Amino acid sequence: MKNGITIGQAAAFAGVTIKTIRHYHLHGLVDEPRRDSSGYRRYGSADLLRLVQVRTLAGAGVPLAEIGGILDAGPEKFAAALVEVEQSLTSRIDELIARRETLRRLTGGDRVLLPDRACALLDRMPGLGLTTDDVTIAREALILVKALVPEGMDDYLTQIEHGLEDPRYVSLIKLTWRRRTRTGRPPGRGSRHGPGRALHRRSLAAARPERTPGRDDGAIRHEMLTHHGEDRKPAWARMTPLIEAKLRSAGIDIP
Amino acid sequence: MKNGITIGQAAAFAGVTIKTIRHYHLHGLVDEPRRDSSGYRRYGSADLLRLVQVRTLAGAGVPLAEIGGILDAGPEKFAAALVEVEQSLTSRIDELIARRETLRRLTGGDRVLLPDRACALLDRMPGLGLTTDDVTIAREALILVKALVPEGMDDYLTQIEHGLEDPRYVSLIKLTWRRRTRTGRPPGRGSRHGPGRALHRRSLAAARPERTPGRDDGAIRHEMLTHHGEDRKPAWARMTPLIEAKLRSAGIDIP
DNA sequence: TTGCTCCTCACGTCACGTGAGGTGGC
DNA sequence: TTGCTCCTCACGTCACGTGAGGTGGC
Repeated sequence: MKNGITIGQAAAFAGVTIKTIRHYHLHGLVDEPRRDSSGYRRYGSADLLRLVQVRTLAGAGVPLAEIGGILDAGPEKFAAALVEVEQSLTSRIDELIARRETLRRLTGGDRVLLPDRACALLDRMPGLGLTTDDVTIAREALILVKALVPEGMDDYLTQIEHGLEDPRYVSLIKLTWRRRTRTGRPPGRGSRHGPGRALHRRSLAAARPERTPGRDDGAIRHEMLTHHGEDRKPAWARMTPLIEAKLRSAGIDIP
Repeated sequence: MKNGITIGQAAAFAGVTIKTIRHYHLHGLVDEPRRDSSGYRRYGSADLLRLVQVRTLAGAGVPLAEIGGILDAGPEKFAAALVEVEQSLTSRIDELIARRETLRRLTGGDRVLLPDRACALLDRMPGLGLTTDDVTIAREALILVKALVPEGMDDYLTQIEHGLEDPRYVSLIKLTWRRRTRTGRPPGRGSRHGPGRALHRRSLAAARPERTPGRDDGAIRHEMLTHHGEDRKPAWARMTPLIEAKLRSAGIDIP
């Protein structure tokens, strides 16, 4: 005696495994169907409908614990729930598309860590007479700023972009940064490609010298650096003390 | 002594929870960083890079057990793996988009169970003089065919579409189906909307009579039904015996 | 008779999450 | 001192999957 389809056929119909159907029975999402004389479950079209409804919601990311309530709710509640589920599905899709974009940056070394604007900035530096070590330090600083003061990132970038326009500012950067690196350990080898060795291990720490250097002319230079162009964009000046404090607390030495 | 950012800051930077980072440490995906004097983990930019690399792959759906191997592989293997990951991500995205489409059909009763073409067919039936019960039986049969002989679905639909053009065929359907339903239990109430009560429970079984009716003129009618138009599209004829056998085995009575 | 499908437990897995109980930092 | 972050276990959870040991159907 048959009368209805078996669990395997129902599973194929709904595009799930047999175990999944039994799991839904176990949790009361789909009622157990009749059994035939051999004890086999036999599914009718109403069971299939319920199964596909459950699967559709589960496949859309709805937790199993909520599906029963949604399917047994009244028409308005049901429709409202569907709209909500569709929205969350859409945002999940958008998120996956964003993840795919990030995935593509993975070949570009630490381009996964910094926004395009920051990478462009670092790329310009060698052409302005800055060495690989200078660029390495700049990268460390940018990463730290993004980690510690994400709201300040845009302002910080604007400040550096602006500063790089001015040769005097570039010279100051060289002097200040090089002074600091000479007192400390040498920075990373500056390799920027290949997944495993894009940055020297824990190089954030390497930018910090063993002993704090003299504060005399370093302080003056820093004054010039941070207040350069302050009259044009006061937002930078307001942001920099916060950024500096954060950088200091994370081990980057600032005179 | 600080030198590096804390686990909470690293988590915020990578867009994950603290627990996730510790989980990655536990499984050797990201090395444990230095500890400060309080035993707190302190992360440098190299740690952040590794963390973001791991997270990017994990977020793209790569099992954690495979991520280490991918990141520590040579450049060609790494690039090849990335291409593969991106492809699977793309197909996951496409699948979610398809699921969203299915979700939209959920309001349409059993439109989730049948393709558009089958639904259109059922919609035409009442206009051709077929009753709600006739339509219900037809729907049952279509669902069964899709479940048991999915390859035969298209041919089966073509056959019915064609048959409905011919008034003599429609009359035959009426006679045959009604005869069968009268001997059996009455079919479902035919409600086609609302999530919970779209079809009468286990109505596949309801289409089967208690006792097999006489085979005399039923057989002749069936002969005409199945071989109608056979000369034009012989594929139908080759498919129907298989379909019939399957339908019979699932409890739909065919003379 | 052989292979396939089905049955019921019981335990495993994947990627974390929760919560207890405690210490360190501003 | 208060609240926040961090620490280490140990166990929980979500949605199934795996596997054992056995029976039924063509």
